[in-house]
Amino acid sequence: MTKEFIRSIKGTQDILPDQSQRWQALETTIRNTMDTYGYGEIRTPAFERTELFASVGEGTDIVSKEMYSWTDQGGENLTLKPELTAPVVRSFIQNNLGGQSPMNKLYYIDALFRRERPQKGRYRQFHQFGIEAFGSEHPEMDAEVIALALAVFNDIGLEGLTLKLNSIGSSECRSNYRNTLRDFLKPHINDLSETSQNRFENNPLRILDTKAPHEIEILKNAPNISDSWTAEDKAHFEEVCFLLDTLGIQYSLASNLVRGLDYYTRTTFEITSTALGAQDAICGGGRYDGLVETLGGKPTPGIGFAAGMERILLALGDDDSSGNPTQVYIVGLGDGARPSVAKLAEDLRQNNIRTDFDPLRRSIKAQMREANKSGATIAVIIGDKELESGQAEIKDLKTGDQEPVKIKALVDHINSLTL
RNA sequence: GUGGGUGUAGCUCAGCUGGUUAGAGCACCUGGUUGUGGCCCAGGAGGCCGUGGGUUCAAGUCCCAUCACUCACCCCA
Repeated sequence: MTKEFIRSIKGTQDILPDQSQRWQALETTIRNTMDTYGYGEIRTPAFERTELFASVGEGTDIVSKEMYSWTDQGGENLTLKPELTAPVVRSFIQNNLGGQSPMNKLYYIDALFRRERPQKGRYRQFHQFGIEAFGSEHPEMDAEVIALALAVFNDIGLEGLTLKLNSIGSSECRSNYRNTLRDFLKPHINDLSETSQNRFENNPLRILDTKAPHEIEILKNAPNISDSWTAEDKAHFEEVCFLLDTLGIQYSLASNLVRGLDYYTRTTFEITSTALGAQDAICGGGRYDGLVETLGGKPTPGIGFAAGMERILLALGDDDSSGNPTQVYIVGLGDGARPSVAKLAEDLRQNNIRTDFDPLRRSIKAQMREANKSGATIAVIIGDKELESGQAEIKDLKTGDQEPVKIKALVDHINSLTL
């Protein structure tokens, strides 16, 4: 590698043609499924005002230390979007979508930016697809959102998934629970890690998320958030569960499942894959009934999820689904044949036949090798002899059979073949 | 931000306790017919052994630093 070469940014990656096939397949599946479930695509800008994200997740790592933020030449504080719910909600409010229809179902496929230390399944520029459904506070909406996520994964062929489900209740439920949890943890506070001690004040629910064994041990006897649910929270969650049962969707209850962003209410869920490393969450989401209002819109319930595309492709593993191979390879010989080769290639391509030829002016042997490698079913050979006789040679690359065909009739002839 | 691992040809890697022209497989190129692929055979191109310093008669091999990649912590999709 040349010393002075300018490399890509850490944690970003180029998607080369062999990989882009897989991305396209995933994107197509997503779009088809979204269409079936009645979701329309929304595309928001790559960057937003920094305050938009700050107002949504002050206490989170994503917002507090992972954002790519800068001040532009006009003095505006801007940020490359690190998550998509806030921008979509912003757009929902700004375009008054709620005023046009009581129900809005949106999906996106987009690139996000977080300055984390890269590792397997975690990159600084990464991609998510996701949905946001605005308008319904009812459990059937929750169930649909979860079913939709699973439908996409099923269609793409992902296996080994686990759906974890929880309800973190309404805001009054959580403030009650915060207190009972603090009361419970107080005697153990000196046994907690430094970060957990910090969270004890700002966001004690996050302590539930810990991976430290001794903290998990302490938390075993912690009060469950379900004890703090209001009657409505409980009824909502039970109905969500009942609906999932009805839809034949399996899930496990995870009372310690707290999502990363601050704005969630009631239903939260996460889908993990056994095919990944430490970063095994493929999809995370939940309800955020207060967010639209927080960001300055009319009170509107909402629920959504986001799924990591890199992680999905990682979990799918390497299947060598090579794209569509060349169908016809034209072998040209000599200066005189060049215009005929170019014209034939163009005519065939205009007929939607995947055609290629050798622009390197190599020997016939090299060109035949190339034809073979390209996966073409037939090779067309045009040289001085053929120009003179007006007949090109068509070689079937499977059988090796070769026959002359009038150059003028080539396009029609090839069209009549099954390639 | 904190740890661990790894950096040798385009790719995957070998190179024993430091020793002379740095290897293999795959890929690539050329040839084996004067205008015909796959298989086979022969040949070829391609590496300042990540970078910088040090130890030594001698360093891809040892030491230090640095950078990059990677996995994990953390965090999360």
